Amino acid sequence: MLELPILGLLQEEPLHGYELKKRLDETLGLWGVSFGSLYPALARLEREGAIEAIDPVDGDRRPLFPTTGSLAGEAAAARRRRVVVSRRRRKAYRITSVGTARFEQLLEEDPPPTADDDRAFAVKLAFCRYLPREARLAILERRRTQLADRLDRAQRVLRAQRDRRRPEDPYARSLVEHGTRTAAHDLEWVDELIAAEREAAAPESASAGTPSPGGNTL
Amino acid sequence: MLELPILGLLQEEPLHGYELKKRLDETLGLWGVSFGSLYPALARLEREGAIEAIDPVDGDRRPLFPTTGSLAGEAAAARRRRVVVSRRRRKAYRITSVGTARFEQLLEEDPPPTADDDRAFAVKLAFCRYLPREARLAILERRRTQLADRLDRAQRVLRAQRDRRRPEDPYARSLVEHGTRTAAHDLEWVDELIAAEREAAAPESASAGTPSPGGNTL
DNA sequence: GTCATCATGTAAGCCGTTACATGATTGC
DNA sequence: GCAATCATGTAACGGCTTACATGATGAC
Repeated sequence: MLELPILGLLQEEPLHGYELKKRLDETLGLWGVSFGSLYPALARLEREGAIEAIDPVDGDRRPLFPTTGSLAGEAAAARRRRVVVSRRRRKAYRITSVGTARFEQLLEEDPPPTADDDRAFAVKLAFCRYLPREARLAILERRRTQLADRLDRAQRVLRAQRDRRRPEDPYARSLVEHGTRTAAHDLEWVDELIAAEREAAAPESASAGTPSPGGNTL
Repeated sequence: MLELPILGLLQEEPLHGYELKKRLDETLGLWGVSFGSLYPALARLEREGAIEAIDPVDGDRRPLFPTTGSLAGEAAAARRRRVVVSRRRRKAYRITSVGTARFEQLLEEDPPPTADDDRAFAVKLAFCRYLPREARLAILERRRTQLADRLDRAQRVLRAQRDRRRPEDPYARSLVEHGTRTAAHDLEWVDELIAAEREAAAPESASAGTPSPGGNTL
């Protein structure tokens, strides 16, 4: 579950673990990633050859500005201290071609439905800009199917609840009703995304044109 | 994660594993539970004394009607076969007082935020009818806080996205926007639940009355 | 010199998944 | 008799969590 967002973030630029965690926490913002899962994941990816550690070269030395304190003073102080070697413990990772392949595979594969389909889709959407339009559409279509199924099931459960003569629990009832609304809402959203994607694929206003066969990466 | 819904379903009546799975799959309908997690969970609960196996007594023998075939013919066939002992391998579980205590503890405890807060809340709501009103309100209030936080964070991320001069990825953008709407929507829903709960607690139309101190179980 | 933060890792444990093994019951 | 369904389990594996260990850097 972590591999995809890690590879996704490394797509832009090499990063080290600590920074990676911060970005995962905020950008993907919904769930806290722990170091205890991040570092093993990085080790795994490195073992597989999907990423490689680059040694902290010159330019890496002070990428973060101190949050307080005068810059000039800081620079002077740095000059006074043993100047050059610093931050050597940081291990930045760069994605390899193997990693890019793996990244695309993870984005495009259709895993068996699981408890966190929603999160999985969110992560995919967050990085699907790196895919060609067709692959992106495939992801969206699959999500559409998924949501349509969910809506269907929710509506059936709703009907079943109504038909039961049972005293009927208002909480379970409200839960299913809200679930139904949410599924419908999500479905609309995905439909909009799909429509936008199709629109972008065929910008000519022709109504019956063949769909553009293009597969450009945005 | 499975313990709560298992204990919740057993609150109503004793059930055996297979039947439990079916109900978990459909009633809690969103995610497929596997036997490989269900049976170990049952074993765990039994070890802890939260549930106990009851031997398949008389009444248990044919609780399910055959889906096809004539009932009379079926009964006759049963009489022809060695009549009495049947279905003996079924192991139904009954909840104990320990189990009920555990159930309430699971419902009321406030676990550290995790990836499946949403699911956890859904499960709680599905069974909160067994709680006194106050405890139910506590659950709802906690969920409210959670959602308010989420909305807040989503809105901050949204603002951050707007402020960035970056070319801005439309997919990540849409993801956060939709997340914001969903959080707001969920928040409204919980607010309605809270209002309904308060209403039910103080049915007198007095505007400044002291809140009813009652703790009745529905 | 000390505290907060940055930074990387390991270990134990939990719980879920898939796949496998087993066997009874019932319809046809 | 054979297949489908009912029914209960075990084993291997994976991955995430918490807690722990370690140490550098920089602000004051």
